[in-house]
Amino acid sequence: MPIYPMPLVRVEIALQSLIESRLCTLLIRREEAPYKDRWALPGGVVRVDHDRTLDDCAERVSRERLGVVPPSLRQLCAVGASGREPRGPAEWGVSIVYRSLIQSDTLSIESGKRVKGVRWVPVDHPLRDDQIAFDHQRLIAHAAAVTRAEFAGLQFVPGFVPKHFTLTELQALCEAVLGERLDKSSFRRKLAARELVKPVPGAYTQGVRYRPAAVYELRGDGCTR
Amino acid sequence: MPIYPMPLVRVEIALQSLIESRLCTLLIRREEAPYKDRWALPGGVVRVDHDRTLDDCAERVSRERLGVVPPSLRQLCAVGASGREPRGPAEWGVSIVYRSLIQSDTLSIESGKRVKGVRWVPVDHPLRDDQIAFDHQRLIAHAAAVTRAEFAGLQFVPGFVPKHFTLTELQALCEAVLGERLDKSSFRRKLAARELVKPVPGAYTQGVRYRPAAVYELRGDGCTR
DNA sequence: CAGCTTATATGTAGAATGCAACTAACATTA
DNA sequence: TAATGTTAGTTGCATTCTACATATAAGCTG
Repeated sequence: MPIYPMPLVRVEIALQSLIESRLCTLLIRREEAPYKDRWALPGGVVRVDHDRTLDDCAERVSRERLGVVPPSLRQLCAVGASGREPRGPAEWGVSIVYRSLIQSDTLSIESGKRVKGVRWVPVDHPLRDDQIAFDHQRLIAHAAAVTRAEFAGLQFVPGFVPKHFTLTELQALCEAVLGERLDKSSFRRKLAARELVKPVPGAYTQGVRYRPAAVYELRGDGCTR
Repeated sequence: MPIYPMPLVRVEIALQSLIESRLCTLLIRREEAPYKDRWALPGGVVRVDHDRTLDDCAERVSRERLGVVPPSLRQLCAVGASGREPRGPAEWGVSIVYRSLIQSDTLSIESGKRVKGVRWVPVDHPLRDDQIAFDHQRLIAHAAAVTRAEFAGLQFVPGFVPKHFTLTELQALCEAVLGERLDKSSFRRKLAARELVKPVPGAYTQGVRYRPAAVYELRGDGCTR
């Protein structure tokens, strides 16, 4: 049985966060061809001697390049084609794309390596196509759609949602991710019906100007994975 | 910049069809280690000199191994780990998994190559875990869930749904895929509200025992891709 | 204590859904 | 020819879900 030349296999991370209450994706300026000086998702090559699984690889890449062990890491899709990767045979490259959501204040990109230019791009105000590398524009949009679908279905990921919160804060978080206003009573009815949150006994917001709000936390694991 | 050894990259096809009105997945008996004599999804290695994209590769593999150019080919996910593939470095293998739905009568597996044992396995009555290769049990279940979610949302794929049909036939098709009964009036209300089908002018079923039914066809492209 | 603002609960109209009953059409059979 | 059986297609209604509006509660400020 012959062994065929294999594409170069990479993992790309669509790291998302709320910046000024807008859902944004982290992009990095490419230092090398192809698409030099254009903006791309951060990523890295699969290392067969370091990584045990694709998920492990995504976590390692996040750690090395972004300085975070990201919560709610979720695989989105794989893309692959000839002409994507100058280092692969027949320029064949495969990328497995992951999504991760972080609270932006936990990020310290500067600690990552090989990262010069970095920017958060609002998913509702993307860069022009000719500023984006590969088909990453499409991947960014897909990642945003997946995250928004999760939040529209009230699938909260611990690690992105704070441990303690008021219902108004949780609703504001959802609205920021979705980019649209939600109805208060409907939001709370769904939370109650699906038993997604539980009140922290006796805990209320302190030192607020007006009526204090009850403090809640996520109930159960709530995680999709 | 060093070039690292790359995993062996494959494409696997979860080919689904209705067999006796039950949603089934096609499995093939493995002839080689690992998991020799266990059942697996049909697949093939990405050929950087033959395939232009991953989607192309999935189509080629379907053609060569199954003898079909399958409709509604859809990428599901990628799996990859060390220990999956004896031919890869560090036994690293990556598989990109595709789903396809066919009308079973259009299939002629025998024309494929390298295929000895073949069977259709109902997704609701899977084989025992120790008869399945790799993590394919999980992939089969995932593929079934995706297809059922599509049909539950009335996303019909042309090429699987016949060109002409009665509403009762379409409902029976959905029920077979979903494995549960649907309400007739709700089903038709949704079809009408979303304008998914349109009647073929003047066309009715002929030579039936009882009242003839109007013949419909899918409206617009209706396709997800 | 009045007034302001936010938290939380309630009320109601409209839409979507599930269930059942109804009418329509055709072939068979008496 | 008329009754009958079976499937096609429609209609009505009760229940649930949802969006929007309103009402009440609780705290701070002046």
